[in-house]
Amino acid sequence: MRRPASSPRRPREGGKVTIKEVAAHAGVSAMTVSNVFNDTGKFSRETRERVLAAINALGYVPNSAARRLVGATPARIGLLYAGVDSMFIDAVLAAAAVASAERGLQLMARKAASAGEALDAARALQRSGADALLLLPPFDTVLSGSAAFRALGLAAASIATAAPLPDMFTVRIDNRAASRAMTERLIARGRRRIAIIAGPQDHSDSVERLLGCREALEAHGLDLAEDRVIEGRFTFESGLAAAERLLALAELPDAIVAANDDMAAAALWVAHRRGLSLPRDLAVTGFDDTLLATRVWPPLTTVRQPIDRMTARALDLLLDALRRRTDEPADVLEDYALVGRASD
Amino acid sequence: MRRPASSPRRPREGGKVTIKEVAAHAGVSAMTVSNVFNDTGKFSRETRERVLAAINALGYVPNSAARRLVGATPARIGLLYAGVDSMFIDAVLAAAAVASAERGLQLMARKAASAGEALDAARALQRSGADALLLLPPFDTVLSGSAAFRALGLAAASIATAAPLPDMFTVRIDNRAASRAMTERLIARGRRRIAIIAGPQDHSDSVERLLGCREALEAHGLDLAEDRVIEGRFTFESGLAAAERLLALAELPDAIVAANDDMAAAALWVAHRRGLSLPRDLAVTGFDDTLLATRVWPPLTTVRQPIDRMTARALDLLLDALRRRTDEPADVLEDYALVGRASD
DNA sequence: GTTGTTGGGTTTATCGTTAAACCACAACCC
DNA sequence: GGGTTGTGGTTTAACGATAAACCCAACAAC
Repeated sequence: MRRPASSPRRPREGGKVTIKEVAAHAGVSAMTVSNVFNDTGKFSRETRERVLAAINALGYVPNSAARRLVGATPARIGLLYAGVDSMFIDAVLAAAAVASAERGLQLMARKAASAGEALDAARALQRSGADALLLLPPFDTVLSGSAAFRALGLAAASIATAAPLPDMFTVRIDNRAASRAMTERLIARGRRRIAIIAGPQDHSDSVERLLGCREALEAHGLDLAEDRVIEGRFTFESGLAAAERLLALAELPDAIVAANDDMAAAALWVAHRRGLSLPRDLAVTGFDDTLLATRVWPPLTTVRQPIDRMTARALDLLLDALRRRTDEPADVLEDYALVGRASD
Repeated sequence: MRRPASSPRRPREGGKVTIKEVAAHAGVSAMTVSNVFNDTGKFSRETRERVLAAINALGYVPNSAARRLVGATPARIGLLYAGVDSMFIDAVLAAAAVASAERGLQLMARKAASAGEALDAARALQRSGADALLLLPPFDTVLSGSAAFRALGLAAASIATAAPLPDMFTVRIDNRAASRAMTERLIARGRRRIAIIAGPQDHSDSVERLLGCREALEAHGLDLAEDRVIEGRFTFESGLAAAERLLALAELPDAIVAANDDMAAAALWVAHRRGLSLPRDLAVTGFDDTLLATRVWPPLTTVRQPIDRMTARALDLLLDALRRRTDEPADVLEDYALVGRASD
């Protein structure tokens, strides 16, 4: 293992150029370089050119530790996620890792096993230096409005949540409309005995998705027997249990609308095991359009939620808020898409 | 959006306690607190107690930006990954995000589209401040040994690679043995016409996996017609194409050994589409034991690679190397496990 | 009795960047 | 012509932690 020759004090960080060297090269003070770089303060058009040239020539990259020390750059985002095995969580973690890297942010991912742990986890994140919080359901609604959360004094953004919140950014799709559209698609394709594997009803997004289904069914005069709605926990295993019960019903459903892809995959599983022919005997639809949707057989008709874009957007909002010290909560609605595949 | 009341200069980072406050509280100098905290320098047992008490009482957490500025703590890990859609990559990204967070490290994830981009990507990571590199195949072998890589002067670790390397840490499983064991399992279960969807042969781990298969077949006197081996690219789509060709062979294989779960899932897909009964007509096995393995039907018999543990181990090795300035490359062999499910 | 040595600290300087205060000079304003 | 207002910068003082140099008492060695 090779390591660089090190000066007594520091491990010589790969030929780092400091702002002073740039300043000397451009014949100005360090402060002016800083001003040009950040577009703050005052300088003439001509100095600007000189400084920029020096920056390029030397390949200057500001030292983020120093910037952060003086409080100029927020740098750490705490991500609070539910500790369930789901494709969606993995995808968010991966997207957040990449998006944070692009923005030079440090991601601090932390799992909270239950809603009760949310506050403790948030506190722990803050204590270890988080400047802002990125939340996933159900932690958005758990924390929103609580005095203890407010006391943390951290900016927060929630992705994939159901509705705007007064004290944090929200980046989401219209879950209800998406779910309604999906259900209508099934009805249009001739399905009549539609069953539902809902998500946990303490997740605001799950509630919306279930509402969307109900609306579509009602609009078409189809009744939804309550034994055709089962609440899962977004995990594959809970989907398995739910599907078992649904496919053991006296009157067999001809379609299952699941609230995420993992549970939809579970429904496929159970259907396969029972020897049903898919999608003839049973249509199954998912939600999220994770990688899973295209890996299972038959591939899932599902709702695409643009996870990468939503994650990136949430980070940008947080960065803006921290830098500009804005106080306006914002709600960003991203587009969803119905992706038709072979499962319905 | 609530933001904390801010002193003129800084956004008041959530009640941060500095080392000086701890020092005052304990009645010693800041330096002594630093020494106690890091177990460096000298101090009496009694001062130690006092300082530790003060640290706990005040909830002191060292400011990592300051530490880093003086060069005491390395903080940034550059993760170089191949930009293919695969469950394995997502899982590694997620695991790395969590493991980095636990260690207070900043993860800088960067995709390189091809082997040729590896060096540029590594340079870019270094320029943006990476202290060490975490590599995924094929970038380990692409970079290892090259003078340009050595010139970077960065410690590196590679996970899920095939063999020890002289200039970086390696954390891996015995790919060949695992693959051999898997093939032997199939033989023991009566399969005779075994086909292979190999991984890209510029990945050292893929090479090993293929070798393992061959060894097992040879050991049992089974010949492997060359049209029964197809090289995929670890993607689901490439698996699809490979499976199509294999299942169009005059003599139909009775088993397919795939080099990862995504390609195995693709084989299941094609088999379903052709109306084969699984696993009666065809056994399929995967590799990695990603979440996908349990989501598809039938669930995949596969090799478990402990991704979380391997990622964590690699980070620990890198941290040790940076802190202690060790020069010894190390090779860690983790245990794999054959996970039998219904697909064979 | 001068010269080490060691335990238990303290002081000082420094990392790279930026906020805030300051400065020199020019133009404008009754 | 004294005062205000701009423009285009520079200087200074942090931010928090730590490496290195220094200090001092107590004790040992010769």
